[in-house]
Amino acid sequence: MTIKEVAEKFNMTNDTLRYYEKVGLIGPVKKNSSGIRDYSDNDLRRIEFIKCMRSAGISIEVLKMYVDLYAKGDSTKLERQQLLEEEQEKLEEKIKTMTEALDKLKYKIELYKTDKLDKYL
Amino acid sequence: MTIKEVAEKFNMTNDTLRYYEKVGLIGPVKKNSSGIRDYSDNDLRRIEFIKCMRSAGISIEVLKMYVDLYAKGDSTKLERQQLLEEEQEKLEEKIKTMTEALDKLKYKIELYKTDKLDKYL
DNA sequence: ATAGCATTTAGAGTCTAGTCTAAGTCAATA
DNA sequence: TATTGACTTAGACTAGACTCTAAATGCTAT
Repeated sequence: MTIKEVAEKFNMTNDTLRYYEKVGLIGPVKKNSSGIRDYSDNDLRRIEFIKCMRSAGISIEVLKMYVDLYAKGDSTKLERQQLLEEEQEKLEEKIKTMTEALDKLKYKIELYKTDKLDKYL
Repeated sequence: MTIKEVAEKFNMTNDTLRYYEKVGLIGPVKKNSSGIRDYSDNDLRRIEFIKCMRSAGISIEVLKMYVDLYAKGDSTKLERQQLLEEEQEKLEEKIKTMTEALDKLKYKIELYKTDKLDKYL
């Protein structure tokens, strides 16, 4: 699969795909005889995972750590699990924070709708 | 209330408070005779709102728009409501995305815990 | 009154995560 | 054969949101 196809499939840019490869999140992706990337199924699986985690706000730095641990083999299983568990906690915390903000936002909108707005922001 | 006290209260830095003021999200904050900021209750209310919305990822640009509309008075009520409703939608969407990522993360962690991990990332 | 710490300003610097540019290569098409 | 369009690289640039620095001034305690 070409970079363009992959970019379209995952709704991201070619640049981002090359960038992820440069920082070591994916690949190195195989290139054909004229130096053009040809993404494997495995590459696609990784990209999907990375994309999903990125959309949740997990940093490239953390993802890179995970990928590097994976590359080191089975001996890092526990470490990887712990890393994921930490990210799970952070993510749950973030979702909680955002849900609280959403509630306040909804309350404020209610004030607008019912014209009960006080004099503050 | 001094900048230091406010910063501590809301767990942010003095720099961030001055920055928010510079870009027009709050204030201008009243200064005492020697030029030192003295935050009012109203300032605090605003800071709390801004902080809450920022923690949900609402951009400074959008918050600035809201603040500016507020400053223009009652005639902008509908516009403000619409702005908030748009942000509500975006926020709900973001929470949904993050919840999906969280589910995948949990699933992956389950694989680690039960030692059913396949050969991929 | 002088040391030491907090505050002020303007403006420069930092970090993250891309995004863009320039210069070059390659395959297909007019 | 010449042009077009997609791809390549290294590296510069950008946006957003702070964060830090320097130089000046002010308050407080010794």
